[in-house]
Amino acid sequence: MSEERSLNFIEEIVEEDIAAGKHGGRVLTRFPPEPNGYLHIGHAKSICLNFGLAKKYNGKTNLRFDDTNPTKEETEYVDSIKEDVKWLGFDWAEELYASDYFDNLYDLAVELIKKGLAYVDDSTAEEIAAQKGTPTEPGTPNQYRSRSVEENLQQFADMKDGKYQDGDKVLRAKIDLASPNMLLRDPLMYRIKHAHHHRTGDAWCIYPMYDFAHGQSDAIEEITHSICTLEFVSHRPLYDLFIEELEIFPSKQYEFARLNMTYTVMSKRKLMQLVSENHVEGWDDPRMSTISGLRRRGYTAASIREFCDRIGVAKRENMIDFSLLEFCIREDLNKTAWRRMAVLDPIKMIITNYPEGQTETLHGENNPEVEGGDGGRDIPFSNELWIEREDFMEEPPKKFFRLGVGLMVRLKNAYIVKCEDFKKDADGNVTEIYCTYIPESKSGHDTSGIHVKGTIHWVSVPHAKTAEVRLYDRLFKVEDPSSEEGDFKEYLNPDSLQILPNVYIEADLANAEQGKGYQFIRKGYFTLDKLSTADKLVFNRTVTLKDGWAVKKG
RNA sequence: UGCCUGAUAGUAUAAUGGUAGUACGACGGUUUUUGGUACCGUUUGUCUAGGUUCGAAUCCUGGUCGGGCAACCA
Repeated sequence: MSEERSLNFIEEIVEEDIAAGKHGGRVLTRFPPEPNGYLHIGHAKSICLNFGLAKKYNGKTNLRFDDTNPTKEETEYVDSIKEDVKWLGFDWAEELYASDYFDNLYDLAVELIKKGLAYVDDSTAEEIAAQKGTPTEPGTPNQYRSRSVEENLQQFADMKDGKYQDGDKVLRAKIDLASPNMLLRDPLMYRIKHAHHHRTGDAWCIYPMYDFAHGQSDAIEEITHSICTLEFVSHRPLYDLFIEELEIFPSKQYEFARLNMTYTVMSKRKLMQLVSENHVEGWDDPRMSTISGLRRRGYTAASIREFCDRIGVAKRENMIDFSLLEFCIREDLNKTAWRRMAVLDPIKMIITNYPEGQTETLHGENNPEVEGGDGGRDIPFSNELWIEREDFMEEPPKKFFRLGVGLMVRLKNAYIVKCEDFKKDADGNVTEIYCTYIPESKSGHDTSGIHVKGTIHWVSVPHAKTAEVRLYDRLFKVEDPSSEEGDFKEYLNPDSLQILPNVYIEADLANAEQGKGYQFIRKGYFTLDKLSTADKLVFNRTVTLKDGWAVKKG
């Protein structure tokens, strides 16, 4: 079954390591989010990469929360992250927290002080920044850099014991103030923060920085391949240096290009702003690029995994077309979504030769892509139908395969009708369309011999139910809001949400289930919103169908 | 004006010194009781200038362009 697929550069590294017998061929990756926001589609790429790699090479993946900054992290985020990873279809080997290692990390810092490789600095943040120099000028040492090991040990212990206020002192690695890599100019290892931590409470008032937590956590867990995004490339020398000096497990860091996607933003900071400033309903607003937003919008886990598979993994900066994500969800839903009929913008059609008051029950299959139609449902029919306003034109152009006086179409799963006349109101708006039907053209039993080009959807007026339907468009007006002048929020699309309060839906849709995708024939894929109730159905449009006619019209 | 990193159709991604391929997009066609799906076809590319080599997207040198780095963020 496995047609050969070329490996991405990380898979190549892993295969080389396995072939060389490194770590006995063991593969252990980790997904290390900071619990300071909800996961987005960019995280999905990382999740699929880390978990996918482990799965492919008989390894495991840890879920590790990088919770070293208590002022930004909350349990709400921990919970949402776990839910999203699970929903995407992945199981972690262990649920771990950097905060589990605070004691361990403290000991490692002490070890570094003892080796003369770390010192307590009393300078202010501004002084430290100034003393670091610039990319073209080396930094300058201060008097604290030459503190004795004993003094450093005592000071660090006092820091831990809460004898100082926030900002009074920091622990710094003593590396090279003239390094061309700014990160190596005596980076901070610990800072004082008298803040409540979501897991350790008030047990600590000093917290390790990323650079003195991440690699060490990897080593503690004996992670074999620590995969992160490109912005950490310049951190790698530090990552390796600490591991080497501490003589702990030699985890290795590899970097890939993060995902960027057109017409959206992909940073927790920006997504957070959209939420807190109420530009969207919340982290799971269906227009958001968050996993929870996509889920609420109707995207399936399988479609997101497929997307992550298709975009590939490389080191080059990229900008993926949103249309690729749309392709992936259409491909999935086409094969699974049940077909139903709904009229979003209604106009009434009256069939003049069908007895008033008569109804009959027609049948429609659930999904023509599935052998046998995947079952079906009953569809009530009568002489009054709702049809889509755009399916009728007073003066139809050539190749308009829908209705206009004298034109014929098939009503999906029902009869062929011929448009005879229509009525307009005082403002010139078409209000009713009059048709005659061909009794011999009943779907499945057509002996009329008539062939029509167009088929339209419809809902019987007396049997119709109603629902609110929410149509979504791209959140931003421009491809890359982050690269535009000024605030990215200036480029929000004001028409990204359109609410249709009263859409006519076929009766069977009252049985729609949460989490299931439905195709409203010719209109797109829809799913029940989380706010939907039996009394008030609310559908979200996941994505439109491809519309070749719209393209032709121009 | 420092260091790191990258550059292949519109967008992504392969080709690991030996025929530049695949997917999405776009365009055209066939089928169709969804102007959907499916199927078929067309289209467009190795940043640049040198060098090594029988042969370079691949190796070397210079340039150009993009991204990252000077948070008590991760």
